[in-house]
Amino acid sequence: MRNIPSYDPQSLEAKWQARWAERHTNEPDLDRAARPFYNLMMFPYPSAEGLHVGNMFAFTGADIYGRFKRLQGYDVFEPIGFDAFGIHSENYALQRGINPAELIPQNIATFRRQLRQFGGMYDWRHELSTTDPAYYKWTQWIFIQLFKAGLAYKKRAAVNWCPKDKTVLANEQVIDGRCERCGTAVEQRFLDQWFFRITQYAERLLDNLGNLDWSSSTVLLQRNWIGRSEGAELIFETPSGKQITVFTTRPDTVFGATYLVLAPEHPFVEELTAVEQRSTVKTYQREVQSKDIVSRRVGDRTKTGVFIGSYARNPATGEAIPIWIADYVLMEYGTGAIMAVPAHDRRDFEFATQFKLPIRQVVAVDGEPLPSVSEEGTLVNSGPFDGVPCREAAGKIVTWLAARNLATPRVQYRLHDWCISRQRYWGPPIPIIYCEKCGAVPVPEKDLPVELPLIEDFRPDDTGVSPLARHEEWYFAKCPQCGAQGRRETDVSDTFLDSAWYHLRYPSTEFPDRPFDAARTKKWLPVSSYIGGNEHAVLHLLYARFICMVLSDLGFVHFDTPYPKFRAHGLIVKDGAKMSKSRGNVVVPDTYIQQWGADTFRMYLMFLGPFQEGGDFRDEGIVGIRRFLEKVWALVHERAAGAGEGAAAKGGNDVVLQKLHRTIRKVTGDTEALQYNTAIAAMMEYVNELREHGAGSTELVKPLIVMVAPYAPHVAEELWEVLGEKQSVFQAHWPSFDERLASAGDVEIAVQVNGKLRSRLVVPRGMAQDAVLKIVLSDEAVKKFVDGQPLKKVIYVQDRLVNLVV
RNA sequence: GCCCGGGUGGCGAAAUUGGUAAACGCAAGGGACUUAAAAUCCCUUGGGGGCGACCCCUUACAGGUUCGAGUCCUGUCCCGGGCACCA
Repeated sequence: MRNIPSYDPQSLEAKWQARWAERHTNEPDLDRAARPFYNLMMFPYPSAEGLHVGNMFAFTGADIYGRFKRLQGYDVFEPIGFDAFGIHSENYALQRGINPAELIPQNIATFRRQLRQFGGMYDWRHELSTTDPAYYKWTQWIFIQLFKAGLAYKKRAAVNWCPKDKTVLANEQVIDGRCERCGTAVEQRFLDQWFFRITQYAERLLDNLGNLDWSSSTVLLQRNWIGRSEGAELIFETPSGKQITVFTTRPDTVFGATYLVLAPEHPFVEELTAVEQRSTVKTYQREVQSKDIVSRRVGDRTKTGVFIGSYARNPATGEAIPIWIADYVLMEYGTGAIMAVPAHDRRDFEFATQFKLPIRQVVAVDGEPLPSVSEEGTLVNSGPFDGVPCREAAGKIVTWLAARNLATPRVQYRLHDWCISRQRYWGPPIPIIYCEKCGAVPVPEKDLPVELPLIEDFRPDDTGVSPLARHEEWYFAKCPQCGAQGRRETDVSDTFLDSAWYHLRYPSTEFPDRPFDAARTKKWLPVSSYIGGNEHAVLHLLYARFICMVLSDLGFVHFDTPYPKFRAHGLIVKDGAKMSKSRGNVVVPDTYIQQWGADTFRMYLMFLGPFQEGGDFRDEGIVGIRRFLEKVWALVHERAAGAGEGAAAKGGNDVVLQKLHRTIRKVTGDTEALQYNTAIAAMMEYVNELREHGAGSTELVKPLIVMVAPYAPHVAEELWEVLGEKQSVFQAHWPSFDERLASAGDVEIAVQVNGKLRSRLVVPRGMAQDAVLKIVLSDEAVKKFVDGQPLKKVIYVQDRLVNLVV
């Protein structure tokens, strides 16, 4: 046995990372690329803990895909950046007592080092950070475009307020009534807030989902989030002539509406309250307002409410029904008022039972007790509509009431407008100046960016006003319209606005005078492949689609979908729980990379299980991948040293060649589908085959190195060089397979009698039924079970099995 | 409560979408090499029965469809995720 150099990942990986940088290997020509492929992965938030295994799992999966596409001949642009604004960073800075402007660059430096070390194919010329004024200038510009288009507006609203982070949260950031970041119970506050009119796009955002090549789980999450309900608005009139509009998905049950419930904040409440009920109503309203959102929505759901002392007419029955207010009716959904049908709605039933309100059954369903909510029944106690099936009745009743202008068909969405204000420091200031005379005036484009000043006391307080308001030199500004003394908007915008357009910036980072260059955008967008976590299914991914639609409508981009293809990767957890610093279960990749090398660790993470499913992190099997790479290493070096040439004598070349082509077929398909675990298994099988038969020619090894390259890029480069190649392995072509060779050779097929496995048979692939049957029938084991009986049926599946039914 | 996933050896997992269940890897046991260890290589490894070529059982559980079911259908039980007084 000849000496071969030992595999030393540390020096080898450093060597190739340096060479990639020197030779600009990962920097496509963005202007002249012939086959542009924009490979995007969700950019990280640069936490102080550095990159954890979960990040690395995601980035590796995306990087493999990019490298694979590159080997298939695409000009792959794989950028990376940092989503560095936001509460998370700011809180950490507060805790450390250091300004985030100082702290974040340190975190980014750590991330940069780690991202280089793991071997991502990043084009570092186009790195970006959302905290860079050259970036957020354009985030502010986008805000102004929405403002000008009437899609950004300010209103006083009940908002989610986190008392610990001292800021407003979007609905999407409230999980089980608690702050997504810190877990504190969220309170209800009334503040002036900036909103984006995403609800105006609800229908398009929903319809558009059908055109996307996205992971189905992500589509489903978004569909549920947008929450479309079909129904009708019905009008209940009071004796004073006030029209109360309710939204219902079950207009067919209107004959069973025995009372109305308004949200306590409903604007009609004051006017409709009878004199003798005023103090009761006021007390109840105050009670509800002081409740935090957790107990109103999540906690104890015992029904509360009060009768306001007046009545409205049921449009179907004409009878006067009492009006109540109760906090189970929400002002934010529908019209803030409902018709209560206690016989057929669980909540109304509870309420009616508690307050002894009448319950009238109007739907009869066989065998179902009250309160049945089924739409399968037929109407009863419903005047002219008795006996009509529910589904049919809904439309008929709406038409009947519409004739008297008491009903309108209506589609309702669960989606709310996007609240983008944050009363915090660490974000892009919202570029608005308030003027006594002119009102809210956008900062002119030439004055952008409105830079975030470096201030000492960035600590938020309980006032609901951003710390920026405490800085007069920044706070006061001239009105851009009339020149009078004005004051700046002190809120900053939500981080999700930063990340809603970053894919547009990457190809255009070198242009200071435009958010995205027209030619570059035309060439590279929309994104070819996007990979990220499903935790962003309803946040980032929805906002990015919305912003893209707006920019498209305003004529700034030529497409309305930023990510036509998206794949959600699975989550890597530790001991069944999400990795987090507070749980103390964060696994840091650095130690593994030091011990095993980036190649082994990358491949190991991909071999753990299906990329799109994720799983529990453990490190027991990592040595298996190392052994695999060592075997490939040895194969190449032996070949390069001239050994193994005599292997053809073992007569395995044909078999190996056929296996090679099957392997190429398998690895190509699996890599394209992000089924990296099975692709790796196929390569292992091939290596085992090579070792068993002894590969004669380097032609049997070269395609293997190319297939390994996306997974373990450093060692692949090294071995490619050992094989005498002068250029990077990423200049090579992904191997193609010959279907004839892939389906040549022998296979073992199963022989069943009456569906039970009785024998196995080795035959050439593609053998005809007759020929197989002939062999099978002479098989002793089979004869025994057929036992001379006539064959009733023969089932033959080529290359798989034959089943004799007797 | 509603909507999605998922339940396969000691472990991570495969299974051409209805066709040989457990590929690939880890761990374990046995052997070779070695003064020894590590590394490496070879063999065994779902359960049960038989001296034996072989036979029976096995994909959470109970049924069903089919020549044939991990895969499809019905019901049940667990685990994970999303939504949730959304009218």
